Amino acid sequence: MNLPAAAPAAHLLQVAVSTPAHSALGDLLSYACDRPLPPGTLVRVPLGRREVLGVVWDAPAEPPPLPAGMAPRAVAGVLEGMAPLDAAWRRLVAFAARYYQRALGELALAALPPQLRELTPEQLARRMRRTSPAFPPLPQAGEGGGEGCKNGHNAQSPAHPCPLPQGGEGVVGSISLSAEQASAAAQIDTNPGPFLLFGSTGSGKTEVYLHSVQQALAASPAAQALVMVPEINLTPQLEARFRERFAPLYGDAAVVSLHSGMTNPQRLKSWLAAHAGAARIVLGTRMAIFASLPGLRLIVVDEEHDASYKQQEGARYSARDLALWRARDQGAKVILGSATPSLESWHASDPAVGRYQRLEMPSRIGAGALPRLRLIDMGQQPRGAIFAPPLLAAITERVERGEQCLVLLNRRGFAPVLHCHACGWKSDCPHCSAHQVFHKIDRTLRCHHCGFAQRVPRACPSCGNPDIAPVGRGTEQLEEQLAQLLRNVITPERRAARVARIDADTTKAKGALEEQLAQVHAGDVDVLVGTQMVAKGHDFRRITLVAAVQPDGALFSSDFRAPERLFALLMQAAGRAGRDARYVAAQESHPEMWLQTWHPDHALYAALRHHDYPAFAAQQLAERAGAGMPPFAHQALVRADARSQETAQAFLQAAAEAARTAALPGLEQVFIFPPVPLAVQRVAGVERAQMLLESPQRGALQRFLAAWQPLLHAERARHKGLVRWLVDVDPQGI
DNA sequence: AGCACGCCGACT
DNA sequence: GTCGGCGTGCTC
Repeated sequence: MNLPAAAPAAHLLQVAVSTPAHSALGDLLSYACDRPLPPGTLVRVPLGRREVLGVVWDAPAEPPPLPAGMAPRAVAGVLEGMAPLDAAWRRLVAFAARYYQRALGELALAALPPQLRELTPEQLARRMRRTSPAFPPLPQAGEGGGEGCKNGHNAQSPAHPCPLPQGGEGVVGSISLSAEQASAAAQIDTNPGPFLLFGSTGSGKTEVYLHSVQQALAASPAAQALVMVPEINLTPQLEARFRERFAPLYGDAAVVSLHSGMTNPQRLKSWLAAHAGAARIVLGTRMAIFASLPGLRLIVVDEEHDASYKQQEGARYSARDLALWRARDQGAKVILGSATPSLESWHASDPAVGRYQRLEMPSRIGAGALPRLRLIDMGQQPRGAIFAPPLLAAITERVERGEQCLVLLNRRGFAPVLHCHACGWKSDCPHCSAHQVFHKIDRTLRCHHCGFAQRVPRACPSCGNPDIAPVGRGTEQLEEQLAQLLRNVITPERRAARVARIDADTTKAKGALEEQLAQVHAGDVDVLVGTQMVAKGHDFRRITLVAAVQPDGALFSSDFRAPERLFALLMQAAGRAGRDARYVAAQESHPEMWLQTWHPDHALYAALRHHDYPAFAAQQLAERAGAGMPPFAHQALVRADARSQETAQAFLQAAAEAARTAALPGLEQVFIFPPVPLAVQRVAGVERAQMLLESPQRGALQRFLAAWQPLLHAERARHKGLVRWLVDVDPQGI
């Protein structure tokens, strides 16, 4: 189909293609083309025997030498009809690749919607003609000499309702803000940020987001806003809220979503709409941070403390951190919102540090008082009971009054392990250093790490003893026991109490979560048992009691971030209770949060009792400062997976020694810890080890990692049995 | 990462 | 005799 490669190739292009992270290939590959193409153009290029999607990249000042005797191959096709990806997008991708130690091409291609990789130029052209004749590509600000500006600057089309009342004031459709909200909004309107919006659950952060988005969009007809939430589950309700507000102003097409729950065609459509500027508001999960947004004016990162913003495979980027970088780079504002900010953000917004502007909204609007904390000292309770008698009594009482309760336990299944008392056998996973969890509902043992499942044995596989017993509890067991314990409890509607469970097992099917939530909202459920997934973001108006059955685990965890996560989870869970002030008032019952603990005097619970995040954060930050941990130090993790633990550790050890021998730049400010096995040492038959790097200077750590990359790559060949290695910059947990 | 080539076991 | 196992090597 194509002419022989070499002939008229007048122009040499640098193209980013999805080369694997640590392959010997350079970041950019050279291709020939019969005409110049501006950076950001999507092209299809031959690579080995296949043809792949690539992005034309900015040519470096000095052209990189091609391997000897190798002629550049010709570009196979140009995806025309789409404006080139702008310089800001390319800067973001290049920064992320550098910062997270990945190949540029890998990151660039991962940042594009998957379907784009399969489209031929003709298919794309057809799609562009079909879906968006009304939206020509936006003029690209700051883009020297590219094409695509012929349409002039008045890209407003009839299909694109006129956004603005003249003069910018008189905002349509806005709702009146409380004094706190108005004050925060005014700060955001008038200051550059970045902002940390510290608002308790129910303080109405979303209203502030809506206001700020509206302000940002009013600035120009091309202005765009990006709003991120941690989980897919939370996007529908957010989308409804934004659609309701902005569809009347800018049309229905102005609000789009971007998350991995969408089909590939849906994602491509949203992505193209954002790229073309037709979408003014993009709502999404962490992946949305890489959306092409030529008119970006504002980024909102809701629940910014949430660990889901950190990608955990491939390029391990933090969408929250990239949001800050991108906003600064593109001259946009950024709002981080949380009731329990990450300690990093809290520290940065300390007036003495002053990197972010902290905005506080302590009041709960129309959401009643925060729940009272009830700590049950399990040392004082009858042994072995899942539910301490006072908690059971409280749940019973609430259900009898027609109120709902939420019981949290962070463990799926019936019991975390089966045990034979005769010989000591335990239901260990044959492939992992972990127990297989007992799922009573389908009589299986399942490993939560590798997914290996088998039927529950009828007798001990080791000694034949028929009496093997579950040890510990999961949500399944909680559900079963509660149903039993509440079997004689009657609701005001004169029916038996109902217990339901929501966790990853009950919500596997598409739409299952929505259906179950609807049942709770309809009042069909009196007690809801669930894992942390129910604690996040969902509004349960009639829940007046939240109980955490076994929260202690995180108090003494080896992961220094565990207390922070526990505090956030419990605060968030507490926020589920008593959100409807009228309802609570009518019932004359004060919302409560119950914790069953062996450590009732722990400082974390004391802070929780007063809903005092600042006190908790101050205590944690003092500890972190003393121990030289983030945010007072910067970390990276190198992980090695191998057939044997020795190989994994030997590789890491050798890599560390190579770095010392070579006296790599930055090393004098980087401390390399000895390699250790991961907490779950073996998964799916692969042994895993890791090595922590720490530095007081982010820059030193970055310089070191960049220089280290080739040594790691070289070391790999010397270690037979090494499966893979990876670098995790700013790791979430260690 | 793909996708080859490459050299050794049980099957239409 | 081939189909296919996944070990090593290359891709502008």
